[in-house]
Amino acid sequence: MRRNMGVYADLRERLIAGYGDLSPQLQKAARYMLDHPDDVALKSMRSLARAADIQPSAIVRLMKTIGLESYQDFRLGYQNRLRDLPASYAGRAWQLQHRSAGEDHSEDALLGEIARQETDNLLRSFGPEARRAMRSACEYLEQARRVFVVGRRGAWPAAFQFAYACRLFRDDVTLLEGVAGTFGDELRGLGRKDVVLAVGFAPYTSETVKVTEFAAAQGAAIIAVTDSDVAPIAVQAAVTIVIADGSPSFFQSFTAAVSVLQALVALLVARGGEGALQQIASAEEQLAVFDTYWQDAGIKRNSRS
Amino acid sequence: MRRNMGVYADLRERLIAGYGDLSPQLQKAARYMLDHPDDVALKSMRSLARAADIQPSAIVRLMKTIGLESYQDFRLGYQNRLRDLPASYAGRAWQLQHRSAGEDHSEDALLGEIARQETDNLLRSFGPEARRAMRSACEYLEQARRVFVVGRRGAWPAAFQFAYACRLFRDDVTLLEGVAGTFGDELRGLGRKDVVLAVGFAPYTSETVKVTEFAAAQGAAIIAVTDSDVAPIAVQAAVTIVIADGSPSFFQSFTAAVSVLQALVALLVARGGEGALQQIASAEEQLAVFDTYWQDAGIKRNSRS
DNA sequence: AGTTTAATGAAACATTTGTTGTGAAAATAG
DNA sequence: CTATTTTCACAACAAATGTTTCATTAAACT
Repeated sequence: MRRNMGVYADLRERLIAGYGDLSPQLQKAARYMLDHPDDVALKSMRSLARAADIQPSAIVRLMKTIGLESYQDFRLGYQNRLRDLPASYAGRAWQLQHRSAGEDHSEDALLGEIARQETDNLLRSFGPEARRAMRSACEYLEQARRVFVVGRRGAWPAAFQFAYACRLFRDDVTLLEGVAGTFGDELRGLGRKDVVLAVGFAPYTSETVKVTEFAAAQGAAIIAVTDSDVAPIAVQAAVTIVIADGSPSFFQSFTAAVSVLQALVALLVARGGEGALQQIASAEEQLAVFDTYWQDAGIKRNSRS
Repeated sequence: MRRNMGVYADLRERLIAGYGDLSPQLQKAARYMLDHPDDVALKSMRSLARAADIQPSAIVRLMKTIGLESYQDFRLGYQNRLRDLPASYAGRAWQLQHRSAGEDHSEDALLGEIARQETDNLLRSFGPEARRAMRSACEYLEQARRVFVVGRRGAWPAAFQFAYACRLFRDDVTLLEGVAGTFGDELRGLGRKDVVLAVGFAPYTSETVKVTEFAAAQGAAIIAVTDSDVAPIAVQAAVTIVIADGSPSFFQSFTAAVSVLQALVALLVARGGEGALQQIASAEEQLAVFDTYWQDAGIKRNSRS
């Protein structure tokens, strides 16, 4: 049991240690195997290659370069790991509250409880009512002249995430940032055809509340992403998406909010069809121009020893 | 995941239920499979037959007598039990349960698929390896002189969320914002006793990669929150927390990253004990001074439309 | 530049895989 | 006992598997 874990860890270690010296294709292979250990154990070499988008031969070559006789040996290590795993992980998450073995119990229990709560939040937040609200929100967003997104403090990540993703395929989305005390300035000209998407959870920041009040006064449609149908930012909203934010710690969880807003973007893109996809493609090109992303100059391939 | 366990349990149930009426050879087969579920998942049919000392054909016949099309279906159920990844079965079933009757089906299917993927990502990202990494990361964070948090573009929300929560109970956490092109300036004076927490997923922003390279050169400990053990920002890291970011749309999902970083904060607070709680309490008081939060002056009771 | 070296994709290889037939053996019934 | 059905081992099959080979491409070196 311990021994098997050791074999697996050793194999993994070999992949990581040698990674830098591998050829691009072999890196791709190694990387997929590191990221999907279960696939190694359960799939065949060929279907693994298919999943990793490489040639079967690349796997064999990888095995030899990290000093193994055959792929089968390698897979055996991964299979044994799976055998010794406490149980299915899914099952484990469920029963984690009751069972425990070895190591520090209290911390692992806390993490288990968090994981449980988070999945719970997710499932709740993707319930039928929320879905209906999301679809409704989509329609407002599509027909909006401009979209303003607001979220302060804890809700900021979710708001940012939404605006960031949206701007990849439409240019009429504004995130209220409020740098240097300019908050609210971006709202100038807000009108009847505009949409304000407000994200906020208790305790609600006064800024966000004010924005919704202002938006309502201007006749703009409000989409509220919040924790209650009667949240102050929801009372005047056209659409309210209620998110579960339960957490074992005293800090509320914004995970589900991020997830739902991501999903909202996905919905918008799906509806946008071909046009949206092209926009995204050109956005990517533009980013390449700015040299935004790191080019794999081959994770420094050390001079061969 | 619930459903997934259900598939396995169902198959097992079929074997047991039909057991009495089976022919001796088929009983032998069924018995072996009941006693060695792992073998079913990992071995081939032929080697399973060899291990059980029966003919391969007996297995096929057993499948048909318990009402299955093929052995491969059967094995799939067993494999999914072992897998971290709750399989397509689970997803389908979950969708069936939660579908809102009628309405547009394709959009609902998309949302269902997203929800499934997200919970999946969460469970993976709270797996045993990740938990170990999180605990290890905690120790580095606790002993750090200063903590620098970096995350650009898509990873920004997660980085922000972490830094924001941390600042509620410690004042030595700096988020690299890089307003007005000042990115990197905040790192001045980075040294051996400091910790850099870098969040980033493929495609990795060059800024984040550069920060980790700089940090490594300065001898600071790096905590990488990323999608692979061999991500460019992970290669020099002291701790790597691997997050699942699978998504049905082509945007990767940052949900799990946000969640894990939230959990990391919870862990830190749990370890910090009473002291941390007091810090938080005083932070809240301070916020009240600035009138940050909306005071419930009696939810304006509009005539509900 | 040209030459050597390494890396890659695709085809070919011998096994092994899951599955289906067939006829001998065993069990059951008349 | 024979007749009939069920059970089973074994051979046969196409499809898929793990591995090797080889020509072609890309990189490194002089």
